Amino acid sequence: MKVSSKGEYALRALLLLGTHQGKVLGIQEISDKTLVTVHYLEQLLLQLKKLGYVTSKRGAKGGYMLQREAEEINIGAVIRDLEGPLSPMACASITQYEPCPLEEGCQLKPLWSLVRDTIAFVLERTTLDDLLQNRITKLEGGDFIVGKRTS
Amino acid sequence: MKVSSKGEYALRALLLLGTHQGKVLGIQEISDKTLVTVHYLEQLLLQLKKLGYVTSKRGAKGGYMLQREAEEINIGAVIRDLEGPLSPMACASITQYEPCPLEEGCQLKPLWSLVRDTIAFVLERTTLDDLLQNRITKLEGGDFIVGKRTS
DNA sequence: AAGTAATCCTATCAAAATAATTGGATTTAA
DNA sequence: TTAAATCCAATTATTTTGATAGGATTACTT
Repeated sequence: MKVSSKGEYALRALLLLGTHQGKVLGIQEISDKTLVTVHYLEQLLLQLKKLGYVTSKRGAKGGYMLQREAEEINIGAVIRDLEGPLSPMACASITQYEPCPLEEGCQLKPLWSLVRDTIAFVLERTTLDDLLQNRITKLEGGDFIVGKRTS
Repeated sequence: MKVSSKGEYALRALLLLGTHQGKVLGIQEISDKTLVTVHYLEQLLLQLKKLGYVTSKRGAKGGYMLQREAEEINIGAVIRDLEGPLSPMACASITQYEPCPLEEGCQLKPLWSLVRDTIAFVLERTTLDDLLQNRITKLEGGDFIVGKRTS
């Protein structure tokens, strides 16, 4: 159930750009602060650019900045764009469903669907701005997670 | 955020054994019903045996059966035993935490922790028996997933 | 007691996904 | 004009995962 370092690195870069909105950050500076190699960042940022998350400025004093507002950058979408479906199994994916020969009567699919839904719920309700503002609420003893709404 | 086919295959085998409790199932039969190759199943079942989930009977008419009651087999534990931590990132893992150089002040870790907690919550509250009884409740429009308890 | 059918078990190989590297082309500020 | 930076395609390396091979051991059956 891993998020690859690709996703982690991309989010680190987006967070850094988010904390310096309006400024152009060079790739070297991003590398220093995220601990990701310059070349690997290059690939990542290029991809993030094609996906519409960042813009770049070429040439001397060039670099990268966020293309959208931090509130408009959905973490679930970022991870999905970079790593594929959030679902733990393709049979339970909404965005890239693939059939499975055992599917009918499968006793696992409901579980995978539930896992997909909970992961998607958590990630899709979170924006880059939420992360920047430390607006993620840790689960604590009294929290509930899954169940029927009571009111 | 994938579950590997290793975990899927292992759960398929456990489910099949669970539907025939008390009976010894040959590896060929398990292969036929789970669509996993005999040799790969051999490896998996050997591992499941070492982990205490199944027992085997050698020789002619040999095969496998569950070692524990289906209610005592926790799906979260199975996946963890076979694939490692449920956490999407090592920095948020409870069972196999690993430090990260960016950890203090990291704005991502709270998110990874939340994801870990929700995945663990869903998987650890589910037993093999729950799957066998189709006792997994799909999320529907009116369901809630994460939040503070209101009463 | 022999034969056969099955698990056991180690070792190795293959494939896929992920991460990192290389090398140059292009653009822009100074 | 030069230097600093992004752009971009291609390649290589690493890791994880999945599959295969081959023989040793066990136990049922005749």
